[in-house]
Amino acid sequence: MEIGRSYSRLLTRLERAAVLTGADRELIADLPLSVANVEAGAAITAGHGERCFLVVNGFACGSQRLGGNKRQITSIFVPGDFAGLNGFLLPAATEHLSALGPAVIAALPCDALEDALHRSPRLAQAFRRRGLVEAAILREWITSLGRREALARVAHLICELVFRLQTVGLAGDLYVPICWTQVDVADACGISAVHANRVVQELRRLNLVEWTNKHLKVRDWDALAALAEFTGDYLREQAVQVRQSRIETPALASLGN
Amino acid sequence: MEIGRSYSRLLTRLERAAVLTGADRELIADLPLSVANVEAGAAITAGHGERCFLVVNGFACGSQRLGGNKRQITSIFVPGDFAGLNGFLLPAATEHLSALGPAVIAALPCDALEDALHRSPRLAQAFRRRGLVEAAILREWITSLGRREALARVAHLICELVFRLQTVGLAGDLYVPICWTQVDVADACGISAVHANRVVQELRRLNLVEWTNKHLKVRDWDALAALAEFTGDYLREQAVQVRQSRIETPALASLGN
DNA sequence: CGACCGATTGACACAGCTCAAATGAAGTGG
DNA sequence: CCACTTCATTTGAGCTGTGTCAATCGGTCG
Repeated sequence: MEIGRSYSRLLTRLERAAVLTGADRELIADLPLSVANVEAGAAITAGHGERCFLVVNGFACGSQRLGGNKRQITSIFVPGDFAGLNGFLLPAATEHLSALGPAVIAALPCDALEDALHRSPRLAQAFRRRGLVEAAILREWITSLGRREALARVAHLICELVFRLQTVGLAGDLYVPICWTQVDVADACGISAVHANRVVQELRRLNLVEWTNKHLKVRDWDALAALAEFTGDYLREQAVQVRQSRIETPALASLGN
Repeated sequence: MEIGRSYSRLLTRLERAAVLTGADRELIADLPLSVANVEAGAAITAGHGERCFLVVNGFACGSQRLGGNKRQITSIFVPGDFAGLNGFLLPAATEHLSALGPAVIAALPCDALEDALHRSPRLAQAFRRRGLVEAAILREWITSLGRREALARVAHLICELVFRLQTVGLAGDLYVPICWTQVDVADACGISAVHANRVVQELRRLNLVEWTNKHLKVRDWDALAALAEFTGDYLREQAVQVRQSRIETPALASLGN
């Protein structure tokens, strides 16, 4: 049923981005997933390039390392997200994948997913939208790292996370079971671990969040969003203007800038 | 001939990512571009959403603004790059486009490009690769902003810029005519204008670059790259492993993570 | 010549970093 | 059930990279 839930999360999201048929849903349900538990912080590398990964439970992240053992998390994947989808097309463009806290990850051959997308233009379109949103997320992170101070950065991360979870039917009550280390937070926000601690404490002191080892609870969403200058606009996958003539055209997919 | 050169830059790059036929080249050459000069710093908005833009000469950038008039440049486009390609698919995912220094920009209807890509799977594949590289660039910027100090950040920006220019046949001699403001540099690197100035001076003092109002010249590439911890890996569009079965599948396009 | 814009400098303030040590929580083995 | 280890969080103190403010300088253009 773990897997069942993950399908439904994925579907929830896809249906938001495009109108799916029963056949489309079957295509998704028939994907040959092999599920595995991954330890906190462990790398996800099984069949890298050949396979891609669906986050079933918990979180995964892509990261990059610099000299002096510096680490930067470049993307975060929540349940229902796919990771490692481009490795087979462009191996050089791959990032290191690992679990953020303990996670349940399903691997599947890229071919299989590719096939499904090839069969359903609607699925393909939904995935293309997804890709654009991911690019938008990256840009938002750039803005955050470049122009927000630490407190706002962490606040923004929380807002984004909760918002994204909500689009797959989680965190409806602003509560998230989440086992991140403060080092994880630091590496995601480009700050030091010590400072991450101080920022978290400040967020608590301001009564904006409740955040422990095991869970995160947003106590005052509006104030948090205001502090972070967060709006969820960039995360919306809905087509605002749908044009018939464009539904069937897979080509423009990843032009995204 | 301005336009002719821009076609050839675009082709240079595309040929590197995929094997094109004469027909493919014609498809590109037949794109209905309307070229225009854009003043330094001016916004590029003509027919936003309906049209996308090919940089012919100079530079363009995507940026985002935060309260307190803070500005962050989230992407840079060099000659031969397309910008604004996703607006019509997902309007919310659009960024502000503007010229960095005076530029020559060609606009064309998204439909036209879409059509060309629809007709040639090879072109479509090349553009998909392009999209993956753009995502890789965004991730690299995140790492830069999060974990490099100002000097290395600026150095990295220069390296990336020169490297990208070289893939379209420019800056072969490490010389670039470039009319950026130091404020532009600051906004790209997430630092203050004053500090940008000091960093540039330091780069000069170290004899790594020569950088004025009008041009940029890298004097010691190796040292600059070492300082920036730069490698061009993430910018390579070449298929390392080409598999026949995958050439024709447009779907996976923008799954990019 | 004046006006304007970008580059440059200097002085000072502060956010965030580093180092180092203490505290706390969870798990292991005896 | 108690040492003992281990790992994450927390705290303190001092340091430094970068930001802010406010002038000044220099070139360009009308």
